[in-house]
Amino acid sequence: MATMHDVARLAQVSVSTVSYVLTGTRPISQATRNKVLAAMAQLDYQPNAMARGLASRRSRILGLLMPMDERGLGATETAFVTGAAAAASVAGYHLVLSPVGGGDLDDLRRLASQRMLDGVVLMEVQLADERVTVLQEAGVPLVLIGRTGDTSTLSYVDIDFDQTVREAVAHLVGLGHRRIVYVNHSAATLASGYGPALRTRDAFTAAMTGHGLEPVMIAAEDSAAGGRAALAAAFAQSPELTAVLAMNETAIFGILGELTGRGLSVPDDVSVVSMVTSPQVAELATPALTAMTSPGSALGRIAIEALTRHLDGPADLRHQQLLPCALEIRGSTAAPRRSALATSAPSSNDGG
Amino acid sequence: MATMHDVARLAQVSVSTVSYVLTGTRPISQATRNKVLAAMAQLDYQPNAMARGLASRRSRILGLLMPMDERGLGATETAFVTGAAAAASVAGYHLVLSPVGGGDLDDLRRLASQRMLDGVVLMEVQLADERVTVLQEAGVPLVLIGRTGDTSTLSYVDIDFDQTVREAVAHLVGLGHRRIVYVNHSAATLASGYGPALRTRDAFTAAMTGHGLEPVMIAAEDSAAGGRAALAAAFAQSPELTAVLAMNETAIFGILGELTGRGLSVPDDVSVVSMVTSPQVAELATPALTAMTSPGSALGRIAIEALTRHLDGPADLRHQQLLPCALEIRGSTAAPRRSALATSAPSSNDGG
DNA sequence: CCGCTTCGTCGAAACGCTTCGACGAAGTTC
DNA sequence: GAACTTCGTCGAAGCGTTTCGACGAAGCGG
Repeated sequence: MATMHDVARLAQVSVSTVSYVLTGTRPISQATRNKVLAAMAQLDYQPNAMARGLASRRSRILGLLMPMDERGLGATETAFVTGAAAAASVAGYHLVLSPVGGGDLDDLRRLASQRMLDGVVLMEVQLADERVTVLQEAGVPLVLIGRTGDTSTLSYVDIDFDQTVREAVAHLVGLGHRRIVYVNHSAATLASGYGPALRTRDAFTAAMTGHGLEPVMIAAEDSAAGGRAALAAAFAQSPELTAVLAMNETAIFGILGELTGRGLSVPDDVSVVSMVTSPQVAELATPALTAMTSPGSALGRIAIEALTRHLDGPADLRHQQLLPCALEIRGSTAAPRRSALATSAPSSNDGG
Repeated sequence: MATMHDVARLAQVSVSTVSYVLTGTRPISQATRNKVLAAMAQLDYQPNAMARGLASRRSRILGLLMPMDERGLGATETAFVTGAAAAASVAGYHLVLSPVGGGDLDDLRRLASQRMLDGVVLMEVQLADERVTVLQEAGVPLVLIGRTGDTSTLSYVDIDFDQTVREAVAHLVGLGHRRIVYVNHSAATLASGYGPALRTRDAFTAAMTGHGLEPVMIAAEDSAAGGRAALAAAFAQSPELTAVLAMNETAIFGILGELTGRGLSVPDDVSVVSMVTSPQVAELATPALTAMTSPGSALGRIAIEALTRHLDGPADLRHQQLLPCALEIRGSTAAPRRSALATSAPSSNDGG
């Protein structure tokens, strides 16, 4: 491995000159620059990341902290990661993914204190997230994906659940649906303070009420069986339902199976809209699901851009931004049968 | 941030003594050790990763290089990652996931030459994988998940496709199936030299021939539509098929949809076995899929253990190991209808 | 009790880079 | 043309560790 010393000797300049060529922190004449560049190319020189990090007190490594539960990463998360990695690369940073679970708060503290990460992006943020505290104490700049309860002091990027739910409900109402059930994540997830579950719940209530309709929400376990149970509960609570809006990507397959099991067809008897879902998953179902597609890659890119701006710019910079999911209409939504229309209470299209 | 200097001063010992306490490379008396430990605790000292890495020429970071395509990470890959992360933590290493795509060979070269990674685990290895060459040239120790064409010189951990396919076929044959179609990945994937696709193809041929049966393979695009097309092709080639064995986790949902569309029921008319599939995905389908469950977490753990042994031990250590998937019987397999049995050529149970 | 090893500790030299202060040469400003 | 500033380069001092050689103090075989 060639070092900067070797390059300097070959180019007949001092070590610091080589460094300036590399970092651009001081002006270097074109002639000298060319000599140095040639020497670097000839020696196949690569700067040593550790030495650079030690001397500059910046590792140029960004961490993406993602809790990895058994569920796996959906295409949404993957898009997020690739978007973030691309943005980091553009900004001249490495992006490393750290699969820190919820339990290893000490692990996180250690990681943060070792000055290995210039900044981090935190995924799957809870409303009250201890990781935020740990990171802040360690003085590591961070950007959240999702929001804590108190959003005032931190940088974040998140899905605009309010608008996303509003659009989904508007789509169904526009088709003529009146009895719409919202299948959320499990009661335990809600109780744990999982932001998306709580925010969509409130947004759904607001949207339905806005249309003069009654909001019915069912909490479902994250499994096919949970979806089946949820559908049964939904019919028990709202026997004349004609549409299901589902946040729970896992449960939705159980819902579809149970619907078929009951002899109900999608979308003729019941329309189904899947929230925050990737096209790949939506296409797995038969019929393909009408879904609110999450802006995964954009979220990742924006988060990294905010973080790097934070690192290179003033320390007190904040970036707070919400992105809605896009409605993609596929085969799982249609106008309800006439019978359903007849029994529903009439209500103006643009609501109260 | 406290440094080793601060600790040394507080404990009234030299800096090197503190270092020896930390690394254990030289004997230190119990009394001194306690003084140092107390000082470290009092100052909340954490060693600086960069400085340590520079001085010791080892970063204690291991890389997990995972090409992130749009498909996303299944539960299998996630289990793999968590298994690997846990093992790395036990061995005192950090594990970072690097989402290097196929194209960024230069990126990889740079990463490898910067001496930031002590070693890497390479996922999704192709039969002829340029990344291996790049890494070897950079002198980075590596362990493969999967195998290149020439397996002789490298360390690897992989699924035992031969045994996995054999067990899957044996399960179906044991139920009485004779016309079994194997749905593999796409022709393009096969042509690109994707090991699992090629190895399972050969294993399927061998297993079927071993039972005196005719092996029929269909290549399917990785999509629901691909699955539907594959099933049509399967019926065209083998009209009396009673069982489908599918390697293609994405296509299988299309297969199931198409089966239902044709008025065929699973498992009564056609049995379905999914290969290298996680329980989570298998449960999504209705009925839940009988599947060969991949040993994800064990693969990850073993790969990291092999790598760390490689780093701490002699340089010429090799580790080559195959793990089979486990058969988990769920609702998608059953004995074929009598009619199918009647038309099939009789054949002894333990094959030719 | 003499020469040996082993134990426990220290000081200093790396490790490969960034960055600061300095300095001659060349403009600029009146 | 004196007094500045700016440009381009250099040498040296870090950055916070590890590691090497050295050395006094024990421990020990003969």
